[in-house]
Amino acid sequence: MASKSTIQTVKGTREFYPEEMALRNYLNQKAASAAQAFGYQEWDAPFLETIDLYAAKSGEELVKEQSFVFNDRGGDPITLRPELTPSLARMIAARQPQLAFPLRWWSFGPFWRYERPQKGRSREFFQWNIDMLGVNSPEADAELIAIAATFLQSVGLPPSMATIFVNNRRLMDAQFDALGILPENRLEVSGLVDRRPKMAPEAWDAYALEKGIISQSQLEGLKQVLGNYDLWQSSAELVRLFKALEALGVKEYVKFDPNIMRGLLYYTGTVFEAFDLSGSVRRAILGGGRYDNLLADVGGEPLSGVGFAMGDVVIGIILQEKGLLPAFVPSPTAVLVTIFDESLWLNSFSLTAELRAADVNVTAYPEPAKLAKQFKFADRMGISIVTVIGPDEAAAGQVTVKNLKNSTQTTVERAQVAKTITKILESKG
RNA sequence: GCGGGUGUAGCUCAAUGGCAGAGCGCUACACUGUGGAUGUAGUUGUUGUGGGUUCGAGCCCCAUCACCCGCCCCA
Repeated sequence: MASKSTIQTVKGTREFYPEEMALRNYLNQKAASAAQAFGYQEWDAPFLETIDLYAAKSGEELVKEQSFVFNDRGGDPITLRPELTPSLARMIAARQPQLAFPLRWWSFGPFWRYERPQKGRSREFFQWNIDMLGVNSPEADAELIAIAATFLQSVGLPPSMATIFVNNRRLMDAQFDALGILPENRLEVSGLVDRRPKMAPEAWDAYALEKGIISQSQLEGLKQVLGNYDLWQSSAELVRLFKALEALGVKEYVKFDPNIMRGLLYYTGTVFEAFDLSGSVRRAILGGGRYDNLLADVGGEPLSGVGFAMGDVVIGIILQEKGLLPAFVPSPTAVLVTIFDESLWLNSFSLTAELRAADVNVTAYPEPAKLAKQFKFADRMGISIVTVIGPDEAAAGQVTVKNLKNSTQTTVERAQVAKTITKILESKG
């Protein structure tokens, strides 16, 4: 029982007990595998940055409302990074001439945002970022979408459970123009579209007209556009994108959806978001798109890119709800060496050294105890092989090896223990 | 920042304003050289915190903190 003065965790942070840590590492590893399958390099940036870095490019809300900012001991303001893209821009600009483009980079690390914690959102989270820079084509966009699909597949989410919805900013801008919506109102109209799924149809109509940026007839036209799932056929970019997705073998995962807008300002072409189709979490699993002028504010040459980000929270909830979490095995070793009693303690310890020298990872029970207790510990830790050196084995220079999986045991010469164990481990397939 | 909900044993949850409980877990034993099954016994609390009402508060009132759900924003 913890004392009454237990110090609480910081709001919106999570503690990672071994079980949660295993999930975090699992997501990290699956992200790494998907990225590496496409030839992306791993990189990272500082977790601490100056607020100035974000002031230029990130949205006002992100900087002013949602960043953790504090003064260091010298009085300078420091920000816990709320996103990675500005750091990416700076690092690329600094070495633009000597980097080998196209650049394919990925990263998995912690980020902080000061917002209200709720389902799918915490203040401290881990995010997978992956970008291709220096290429501006629908085929490049398709590659990033294919990476996202590869990841979804690898964690057990088939197209029947998760879909990547795609749209194109330029296509929508053209549609807005055709409806006579003023360019300066595009952003607000996009906001309307973003909000539509969360409101009742009539309420949304009223809300849209209330804003005064759209007429009744424009609203009708907009609804036509948003309901037209064949609209992509009139976009040369999207036609090429879908052909490329087919060639990359991930077509099943992707659907055109004119309702996908994405709030971030810097997207200029293809945009996409992946959702769990059961809808228990109404947030995107991942989201991204194409952006231009990444380096405009940090003094680099013009550079176009495409990328996406995935937080660990939403995907973690979805995998857990669907029973897709990998089985948690508490112990990293498959072997427990028991300590029979005080007199045989070091005898067992020397066995652990012999096994490790033979490349078998082993856990030793740390002190003598009843064998029942030690076996129970092995069971709880998911350890499948237990060795015993009691007085009989010690006298005969032997070791008993028990396989808890099938409850069989054999007693072998000490020199044969490693081989016996290796054989059991291999036979598990 | 705004709105709603919930806080009781390690966990999941009960308890008309009247003795704070169950299941799971944990420990021991049955089985003094063997886990996962079973049985028996044992173990667990400042009912989030601080005030108030009352003869009496887990329950009612106020405040506060934490968490959850939604809005905003977004991974």
